[in-house]
Amino acid sequence: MIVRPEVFEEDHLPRRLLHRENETQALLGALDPGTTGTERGHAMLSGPSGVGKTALTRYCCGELRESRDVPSAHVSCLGATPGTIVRRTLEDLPDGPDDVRHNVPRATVVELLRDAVPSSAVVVLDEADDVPAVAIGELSAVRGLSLVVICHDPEAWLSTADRAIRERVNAGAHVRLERYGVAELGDILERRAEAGLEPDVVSRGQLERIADDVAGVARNGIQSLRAAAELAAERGHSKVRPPDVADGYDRARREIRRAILESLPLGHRLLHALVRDAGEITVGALHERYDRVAADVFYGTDTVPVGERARRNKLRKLVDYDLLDYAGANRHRVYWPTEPNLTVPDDAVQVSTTRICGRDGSENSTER
DNA sequence: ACTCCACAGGAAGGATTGGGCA
DNA sequence: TGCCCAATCCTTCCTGTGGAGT
Repeated sequence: MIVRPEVFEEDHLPRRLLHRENETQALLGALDPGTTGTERGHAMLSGPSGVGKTALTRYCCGELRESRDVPSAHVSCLGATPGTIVRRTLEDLPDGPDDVRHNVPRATVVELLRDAVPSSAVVVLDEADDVPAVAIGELSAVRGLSLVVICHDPEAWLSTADRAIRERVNAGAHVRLERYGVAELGDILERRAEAGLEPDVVSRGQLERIADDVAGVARNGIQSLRAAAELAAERGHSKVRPPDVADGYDRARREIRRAILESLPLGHRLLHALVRDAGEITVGALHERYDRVAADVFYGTDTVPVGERARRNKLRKLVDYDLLDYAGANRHRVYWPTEPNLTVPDDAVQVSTTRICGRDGSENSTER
């Protein structure tokens, strides 16, 4: 049923971005150096997750590369330090080195960056919320470099910026992406279905139903369409049926989370497994279980058990990634998994936590 | 009203890692 | 070989918070 799986991949970029014409023009207008070749302002790009912020920047960067020969870099700022961001920028530019050692002084990296930037270039800083604006001052000061800052709360981000950066943003553009309407996302899904599925296996009505159910979030809609098609094929259906669509949402959401969990280090996966196996767990009980299984789980790996303070940071990251959720303050805080049965084809985590703690948290009697 | 307790999270500094260099 | 440098991840220490207990 799926003839071109790559059409449903996260990084698939269509030839034309549907229903983002105004936003595309605004961003291109802010970043296009024109015939003079000098830089313009910086751009802010905001909006909810999954509405195409990254796709829009990639599309515009492609346009600028084609029409003006402007190179670009795309840097994910999630968990990155200011030094990492400068280094990744240099590595991602076409004229930059492929690999910059992490012990190269930052001032040297900035110098190399100046050499790698021709008359103008664009750097996209994705997921920049946790990176204070002052931290990217070095990037902002590189002549010819325009920044596109993607964040969820542009006002909060700008409040951490110095005057020079704010002036550059004011000279550029602030583009806010809203969720798609049902018909708009229906159009987008229709294009994907035409490109990636066998002909006429899914109806326009089904696509609009998906668009409505995912509340206009393109990423979820595209993944739900793929999941529905996979389920239809597995069930031997010649066309996508309503139950395939209905069951596709859960599969799509689970697959997105599973991919994130798989990408995390063993220490994070252990904490997730402990919370998942307990179903719901207090912080004190979680620490107690961690202490009990950590040596066993980490044996023979290059990971070592960490203290409670470091675990709190990992837990916060798991919440940020929507793998765990919590409620309550202080000693009353409890964690639970957002996906009760989410597992990865894993290592020692499953075996050890299940063997030592039990699968359902039933012997969870040693709370503090 | 007060103290205690368990926890979150910021700040500071230490240990480690790994490439460069004399 | 030993030192330097920068990044990363960690621990320790600390303050703040808010419910529980007295």
